[in-house]
Amino acid sequence: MKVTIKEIAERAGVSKATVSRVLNNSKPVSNDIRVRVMAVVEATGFKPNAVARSLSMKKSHLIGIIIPDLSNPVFSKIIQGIEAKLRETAYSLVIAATDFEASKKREHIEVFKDRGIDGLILITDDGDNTLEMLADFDKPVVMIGTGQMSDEIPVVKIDNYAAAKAMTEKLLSLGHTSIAMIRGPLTDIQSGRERFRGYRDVLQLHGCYDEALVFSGMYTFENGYEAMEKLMKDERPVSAVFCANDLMAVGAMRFAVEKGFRIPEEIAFAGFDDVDIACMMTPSLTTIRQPFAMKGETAIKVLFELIEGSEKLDKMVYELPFELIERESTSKI
Amino acid sequence: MKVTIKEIAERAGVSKATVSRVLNNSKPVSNDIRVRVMAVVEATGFKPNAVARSLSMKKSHLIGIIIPDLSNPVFSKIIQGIEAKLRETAYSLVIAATDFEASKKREHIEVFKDRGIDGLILITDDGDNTLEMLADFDKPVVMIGTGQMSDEIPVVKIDNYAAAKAMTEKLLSLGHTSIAMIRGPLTDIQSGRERFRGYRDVLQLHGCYDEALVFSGMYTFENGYEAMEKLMKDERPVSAVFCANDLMAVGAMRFAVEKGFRIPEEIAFAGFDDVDIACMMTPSLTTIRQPFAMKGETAIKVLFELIEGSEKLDKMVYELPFELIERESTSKI
DNA sequence: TTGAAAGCGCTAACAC
DNA sequence: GTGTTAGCGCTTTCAA
Repeated sequence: MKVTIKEIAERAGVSKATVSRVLNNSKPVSNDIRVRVMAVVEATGFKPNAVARSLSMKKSHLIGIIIPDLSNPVFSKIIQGIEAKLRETAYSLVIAATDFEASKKREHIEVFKDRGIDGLILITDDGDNTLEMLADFDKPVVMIGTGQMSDEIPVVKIDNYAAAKAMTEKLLSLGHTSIAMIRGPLTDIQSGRERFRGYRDVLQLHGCYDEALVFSGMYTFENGYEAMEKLMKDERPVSAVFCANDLMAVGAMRFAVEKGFRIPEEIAFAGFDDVDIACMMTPSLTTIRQPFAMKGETAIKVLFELIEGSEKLDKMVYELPFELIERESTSKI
Repeated sequence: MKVTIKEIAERAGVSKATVSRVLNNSKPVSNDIRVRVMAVVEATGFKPNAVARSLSMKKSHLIGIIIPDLSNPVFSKIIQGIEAKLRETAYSLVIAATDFEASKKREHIEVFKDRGIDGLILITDDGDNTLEMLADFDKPVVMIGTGQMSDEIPVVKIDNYAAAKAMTEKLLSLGHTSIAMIRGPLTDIQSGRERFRGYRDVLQLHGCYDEALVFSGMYTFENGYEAMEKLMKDERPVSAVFCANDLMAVGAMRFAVEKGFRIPEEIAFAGFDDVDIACMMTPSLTTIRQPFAMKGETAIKVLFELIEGSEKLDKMVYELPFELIERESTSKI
């Protein structure tokens, strides 16, 4: 049987309260008693039961995270950042995946509520009444990656619009004028939409936006491949393709290679995210690097300010820097 | 304030005990009381506090998982399987990463112990006194991916030896005779060693094993690249390279391509794992497919038998099937 | 079938 | 400084 605080108290000849005070430094305790208690604690290897503690303190020391898909590197890098940061604290990380289904998201939020988690991080790309699900959730919440959905909930993100603009401008500066885009699904009204807007606005400014050059996919390799197939069927002259994420870029490149095109000489490609695969490809992929780990760390930092800090947050949108990484899939025309 | 069982009891005009019985179906309750209680429960949206429940039942409904690295797709696919399976149950998943450091593993095990998790899944590739760390951990544990370290702890794995043999035989059957291997680090005495042994034994049997053709790396893209560099420096005639995982294979291929070799015509490559990148590469990678999700699911299944089942396990080693996937990086010589 | 009461292991008023 | 006591919200004997 696990040893309890009661036993420690008896063995040390003090009360449970005193043991608790020694362990938590919550109130002054005379030195000799402190020593005596610590001796027993060490001798027995006593560790307070976290569950009992939670019940008493109304604090679970659990942080929940809800994520669409665990196997997507974009998300797992974020979790990695979160986990690393959390390890410095007394909190543990509870993970739940939604497979992009709103019903599962709702369910997980309920479970987390019952578990009394102390804070929640939501990685989500959508607006499907998440806010409503969170309505009677009275613990701090931080969102990652989406636009701001409420001025109650802080958001950690990058400036997708600016990043897409930067990439489009880069392609223009390399001499491309007919630049296609494989964007995210039209239902992605968050980052996907921003990336598209950045692309479109820059091209419009330069008078070379062509709606017929815009395709879309669900951010998968296969979708990128298929979108590229459609794109090439049109036989319009396209010298560069900007994809809304790396996976689609890799899929699109694959199709182009199969059709015998040389990259970047005949057609250039750019992605978005800079997941590992981007630099492993041949040719390696020009892309926008997102600071995934930093996203996770920042989310935790903000969440803790909310949990422990008494002060109000100084801002609600935490915009992290991105970086344009030029690799082999693009070159001067 | 959250509504408690006491309130429900008062509003329904019954005792707390009865409410508990209704909620848990733990004892018969007369029908009209059951209806009355349920009505109040629904009206208030009452959900029992999981922490209090844990304390009382000595069951946290938490499953812990310790993993080396969250961003490695090999691991995150396993977690995905675990999470999916766990979602069907009343348990939640607590995750901790070790970054391959034994000290962090020890720490996490301690934390999990205090939290009273009901079961632990360990994904680990090493033998660093994990057993000792688990010594006074009295909850069920299941290991994934390693050889069997103790006959107390069940293991879920694939037959790495057989898989490596199969791949080596495949390469032989394609006409290759000088087959190099980029194996895992010598310190990996688990799956890494098995994969090497499979390779070596088959080649020895065919009289074409050459120790000088064996290189090693830490399973990263960079290590694969560097190993390939060394390999080619020797200028021995090698027609195929079998890598202990996909990432190293991709790295090695990258080097070969940079040196102007054509794959698979001039040199063939095979990997191990079948992570997503394997089929996204050009040329796509011949490899051994591991049933990652099934590994996770099986681990959970076994863990639950241990947690809930009264019976003893019928076996301690759960060996899952692998599959050799032939793609473009190999061809008949 | 139902209720009263004890207890899970800890923390935190409140007294001394 | 230290001990006593009353919870935290639930489950589960034990009686009735």
